Amino acid sequence: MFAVEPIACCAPLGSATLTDEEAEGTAALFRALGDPARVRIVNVLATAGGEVCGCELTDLGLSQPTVSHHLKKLYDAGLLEREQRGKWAYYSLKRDAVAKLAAVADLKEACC
Amino acid sequence: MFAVEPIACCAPLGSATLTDEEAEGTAALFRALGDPARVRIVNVLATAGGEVCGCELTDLGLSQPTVSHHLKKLYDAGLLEREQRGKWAYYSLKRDAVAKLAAVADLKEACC
DNA sequence: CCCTCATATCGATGGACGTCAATATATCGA
DNA sequence: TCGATATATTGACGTCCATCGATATGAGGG
Repeated sequence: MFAVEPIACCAPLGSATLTDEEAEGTAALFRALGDPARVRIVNVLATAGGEVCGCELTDLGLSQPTVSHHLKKLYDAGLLEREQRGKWAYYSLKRDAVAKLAAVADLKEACC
Repeated sequence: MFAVEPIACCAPLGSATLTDEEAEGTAALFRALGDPARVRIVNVLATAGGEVCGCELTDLGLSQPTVSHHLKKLYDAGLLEREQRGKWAYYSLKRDAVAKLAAVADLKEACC
């Protein structure tokens, strides 16, 4: 077994392409979908195709405060739109935001 | 530890109703990139284009145990490949895994 | 006005996680 | 064999977070 000599071990990489703010922003975007409850909520909104009343989202086995908590997280992350009509709140996916997420995950420079 | 193969059982956000395992697997994938340090590591690996010695990754302002911790997280999520040569560990991105992550976030196209 | 219902907020709690110092393991070179 | 280096692991600590019950806010209907 021959060993490949690592001649370029500690050569400096190119200049860092991400600032602290960019890294934190990207991480925050992924973190918004880093919980199974929020994945389910986004999945429901994606399959519904349009607006979904928040009152339907308690069917996921979570209490109403918990659902409200997750909806706020997703909304603050910019992934959801919210419209209050009467005493009901209607949520829908911001498709462009999800598309940006996919673009970031694709490691393309096309985002932003 | 489960979710050893979260890539293989990708559950796109736009697919039909998710099972608990699918939601957790998808969330685990996103959670792997839900930390700015790991975003930076993936960014370095992406811009490097190939293998990167782990000894270079301590330049991100983190201690060596912390870098090792994050590398393990990314590796367990299936996003990295690791090869030990001598006393150095060389990491590289699993491009197909990252591509599938992007596909999960893509609402327009089916993933599997 | 009350009552009901949808939603948000507060407070508490338990667990997960990021971080580092110290230590252990392993490899290479002298 | 000994010392230096790269990496992983352990243990501890502080913070963030998911979850819930209780409560507050707000809109309709009677």
